[in-house]
Amino acid sequence: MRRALVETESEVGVEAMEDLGLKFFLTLSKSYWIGRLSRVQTPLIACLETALAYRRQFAELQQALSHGGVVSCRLLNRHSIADLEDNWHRFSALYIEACCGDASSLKSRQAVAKRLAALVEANSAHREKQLRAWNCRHMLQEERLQRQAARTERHALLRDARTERHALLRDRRAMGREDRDEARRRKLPRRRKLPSELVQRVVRRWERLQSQRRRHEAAVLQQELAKQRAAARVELATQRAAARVELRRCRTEREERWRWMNRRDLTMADLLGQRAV
DNA sequence: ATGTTACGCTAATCGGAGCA
DNA sequence: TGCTCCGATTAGCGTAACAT
Repeated sequence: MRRALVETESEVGVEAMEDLGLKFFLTLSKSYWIGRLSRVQTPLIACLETALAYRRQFAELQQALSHGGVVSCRLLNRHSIADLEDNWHRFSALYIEACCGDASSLKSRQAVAKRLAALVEANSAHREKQLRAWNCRHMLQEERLQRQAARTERHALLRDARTERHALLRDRRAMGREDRDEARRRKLPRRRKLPSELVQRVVRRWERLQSQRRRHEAAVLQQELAKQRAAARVELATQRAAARVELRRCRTEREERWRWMNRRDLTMADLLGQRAV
């Protein structure tokens, strides 16, 4: 544009360019806030450099929402509501400045702000729908993760139970062996046991029983935790079911609308009536 | 009458999500 | 993994409505 202006001016002369009175404006869209079809336009700007300066500032704001150069779809996946709101507020401030300039009356600034607010308000249903869809998607994702976690947990529990059974068997066999040895010794001519042997034996038994009790307590604790987790799963399943119902509802609504809009006997009156709904 | 603003329609592009 | 659909965005063109 800069080059074109300079070249044209050199062709037709400064005076002719002034007579022409070229002016510039920016058309801005902000579909999450004001809808896909709505756009706001800056007033006409006589100076190209001023228009380009505003263009740069608006582009910088938009850049903040972009990723890899292009503003991605599913804004909600990439930015929090707070981020989007912050970006919108900065956009509004810049747009108001572009419309009214720095030294304009409070009244005209308020008028522009009011116009923007009306556009945002008119698009609230669209934003709500997006939020709902976003919620649904995340609930389903959460559900998948939970199912995966539950599977891993079940496997771990089975493994623990096996280890516990093996340990118990080991202990029982050891105690049985000791009893048999004792019985055999009883048949042999009696040998007086050293007190240290007696103490050692009692200590070994006591330690085995202690470890058994500890394992039992741990198992009870595990069961308790498993119960709590099961309760949490039930709760999640309820939420999940609600999300599925909502998702199905959205889908049916969309399909019905599509069918209605694509049926063979669709008339112009239907179309006009539909638009008014 | 002319200038300005708001808005609609259309086409195209791009990345992500969902699905077979 | 490739295909399709969706949503955000840009851009061009046209025009109704409003302002001066």
